[in-house]
Amino acid sequence: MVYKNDNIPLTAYFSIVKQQQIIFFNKILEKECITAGQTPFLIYLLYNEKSCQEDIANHYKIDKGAVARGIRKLEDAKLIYKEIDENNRRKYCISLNKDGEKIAKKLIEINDEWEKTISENINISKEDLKEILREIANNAIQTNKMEDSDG
Amino acid sequence: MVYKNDNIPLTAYFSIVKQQQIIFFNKILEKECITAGQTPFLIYLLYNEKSCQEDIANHYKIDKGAVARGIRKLEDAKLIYKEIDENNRRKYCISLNKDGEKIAKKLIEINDEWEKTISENINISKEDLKEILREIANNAIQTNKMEDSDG
DNA sequence: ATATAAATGTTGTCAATGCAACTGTTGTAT
DNA sequence: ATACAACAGTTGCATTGACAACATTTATAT
Repeated sequence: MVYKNDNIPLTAYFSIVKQQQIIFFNKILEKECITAGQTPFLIYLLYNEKSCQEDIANHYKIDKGAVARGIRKLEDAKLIYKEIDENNRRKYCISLNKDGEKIAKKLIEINDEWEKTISENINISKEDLKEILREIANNAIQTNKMEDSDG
Repeated sequence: MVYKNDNIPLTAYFSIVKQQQIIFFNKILEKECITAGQTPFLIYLLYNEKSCQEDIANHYKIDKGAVARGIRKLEDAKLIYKEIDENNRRKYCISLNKDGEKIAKKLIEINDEWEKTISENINISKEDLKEILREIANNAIQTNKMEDSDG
């Protein structure tokens, strides 16, 4: 094998896109007391009222600790209701309030716009792109699960 | 506009893949005193001897502070030479040593394998995928540059 | 020659996220 | 009924990366 052709590792592109997304949304959210990381939570909560934190973690495949911190931020920014679920006092029942809904709707539009911009000049549709990324994400998760059980 | 259809934002997939890559490589590098973030640096240095930190930052479009910390780790792990460039004493002249080369070559193979695994069952070639990701990354960078100059 | 600007790297601070240890609540097995 | 396991969330610490302030060295302009 010859070690030439410094192809940039795929992972570098994933880093770049994610970092640029954080920069873009943090700029937009400067005045809102929240940051880019809460965007997906707001979007999820707009579609799924009365969710618990584990629902969000499962949906986005992220750590429950990260969700706890994000939800705390949304709470501090007074964008959500967060009440103990009386049917299961381990859980919280989380919903957007009016301000939260307003920001969530705005963020969906901004995100749509951003996604359109970054997928310009590629020769597949945005739907195909999303499907491919979904598959890659699943593969990446599965790979690590397999490594776990292998030892 | 109707706010249904909770499509997962593209950015969520980019997060997942990046995080899973970090987990995968950190597991492999457990014994090497370095972590996943240094993988691209080692790969770059294998192809580009006597680089300076700015070269790496430009190549991967990451912050020079992040490069400084990564290079420090490679130095602490005794995988590189790092000497002041006598033609320009602001710069360092960085190259892999024998151990660094060995790990770099190993990491290239592991990375190839990992990339193959995560791009299984998608209906475009890995080359096309890379091209698309490159374009998306460029678009994401350009978007923020334009925002800067707009105000 | 001197003052100012630009280049290169370092470091502090912050955001996003994983993991592990912990708390409190609920479910299960004996 | 009691003990133990599982669930839901919180928090400390680590890693990747951005940004800004800083130091040092070099280049430029007057």
